[in-house]
Amino acid sequence: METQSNSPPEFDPGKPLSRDFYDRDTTLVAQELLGRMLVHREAEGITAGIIVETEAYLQGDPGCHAARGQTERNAPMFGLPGTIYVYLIYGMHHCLNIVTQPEGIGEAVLIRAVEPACGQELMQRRRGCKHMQELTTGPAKLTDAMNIDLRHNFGDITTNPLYVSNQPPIKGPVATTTRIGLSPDRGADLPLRYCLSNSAYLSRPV
DNA sequence: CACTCGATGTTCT
DNA sequence: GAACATCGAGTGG
Repeated sequence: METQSNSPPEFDPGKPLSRDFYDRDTTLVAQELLGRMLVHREAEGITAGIIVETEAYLQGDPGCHAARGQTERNAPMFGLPGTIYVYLIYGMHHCLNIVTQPEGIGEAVLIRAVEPACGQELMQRRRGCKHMQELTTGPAKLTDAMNIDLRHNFGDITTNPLYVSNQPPIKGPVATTTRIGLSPDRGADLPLRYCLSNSAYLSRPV
């Protein structure tokens, strides 16, 4: 017999979203990832965060790593939808992308910010005891907090240990803006950044 | 707040 | 040799 308890409900990481989710228009996937939970299960513990900011990178888009053909670095982008593409930027940070569209197309969604949902203590330890607001409010901050790096490159976001949960997304108003950090000749003016505009965990305010 | 700048190493021209 | 889908410390209002 279940007795009444005052403890909060246990954290439920759900199950990985299936491949079909990613095998669609990239701007649609970028928007529909908003409000969903990114989960990393490790022996050290689970970290998870609600995705609040994404960017789309498209075929024929000069900002897209795959735009000038396949290379060793961008090879994961040409893989199956749901392939994980992690790359090293500025020699010291990692960025997490999820490949969209059928194999061979070369489009992906960059995860730019999440709102911590589980494992906050672990995140703080990895980030150097930062305040909550500084844990995951940027593409390289969240990979640091969630221990995501080149080990995950070429991995599959539809399986453990790193996945997006199938739990129903948190809903909220979506803002569309230009992307962050691109040089002027790389499609800096394209409206391909998507944010949950009421989130306090964006990499930059909308 | 806003803004500048250095870190650091791989990739691309 | 330059650029890079960034971050954080430092400076000056």
